[in-house]
Amino acid sequence: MQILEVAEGVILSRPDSFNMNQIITSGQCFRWDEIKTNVWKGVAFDTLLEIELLDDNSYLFKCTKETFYSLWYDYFDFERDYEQIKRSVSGDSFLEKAVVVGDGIRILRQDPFEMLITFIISQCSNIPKIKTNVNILCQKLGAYVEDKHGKDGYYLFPTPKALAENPELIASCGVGYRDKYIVNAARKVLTGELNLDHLRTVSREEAFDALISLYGVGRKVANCVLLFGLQHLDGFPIDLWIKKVLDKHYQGLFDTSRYNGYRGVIQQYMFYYGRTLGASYFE
DNA sequence: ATACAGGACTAAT
DNA sequence: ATTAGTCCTGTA
Repeated sequence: MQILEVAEGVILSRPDSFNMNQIITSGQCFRWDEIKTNVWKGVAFDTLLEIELLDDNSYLFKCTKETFYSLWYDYFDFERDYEQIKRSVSGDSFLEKAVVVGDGIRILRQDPFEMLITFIISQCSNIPKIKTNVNILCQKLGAYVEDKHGKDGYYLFPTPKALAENPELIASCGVGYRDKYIVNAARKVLTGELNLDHLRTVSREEAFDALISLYGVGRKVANCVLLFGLQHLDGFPIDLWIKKVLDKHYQGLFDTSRYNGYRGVIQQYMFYYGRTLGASYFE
């Protein structure tokens, strides 16, 4: 991948395996928006970023090269070779199509606490509603960051402390019955009973067990946290869409051993393609 | 209106 | 091991 430094920021020159639209509609993140055609804005950790798709299909990251390399390079998982992953599905006709349709998907390396709370909120919900809930949560309980011009500020995702200490505010964010799950999880993280940074370093099985021990966290949510927040790339969340795909194309039995080490990436291609096919396709 | 949406819990088999 | 009923709430 060719990376150029220019006055306005950093340019990814006509990148393979990078498509903002695919990435932010693949259900892994909820704080990015296309604010106008081909311009996206999002917050990750404590930083705001704008990305623009230029006429020549290059992407402009509007940040310093220092910030690009210290934060966004890791966040967008640029070190990983997605071309190689896509080639590895050769011979599987469904996945061969999936990696063409979702050729620019990447697994974002997001904040584990944000993933835990966000995917607790996601249960039995839908993307627009999840985004609304998370945005309200950030506005009510997250720190406000002024940008250097005193306008266009933004809210950070709430800290464990903020969530643990304000149960009544959480209940007013429209998260419904999930409010108690959120408060409980935040308290466990705040006290150190659940150490998310530690879970990054242990086996996927051990991290999984620690996550599902939380009240209101089951297999699906735990796998999402593993995959999107803890870099356990073998997390394989099975949700509605994955179920549909597995039932229709794999007789419900999908052998993931072929993709050991990056099964979650395969899941993401599968999920994205399944959604583009639509529910009627699976009837 | 009543069912449903990117689950999980609990209490029953 | 599997299954039904329940949990909030916005949307259609």
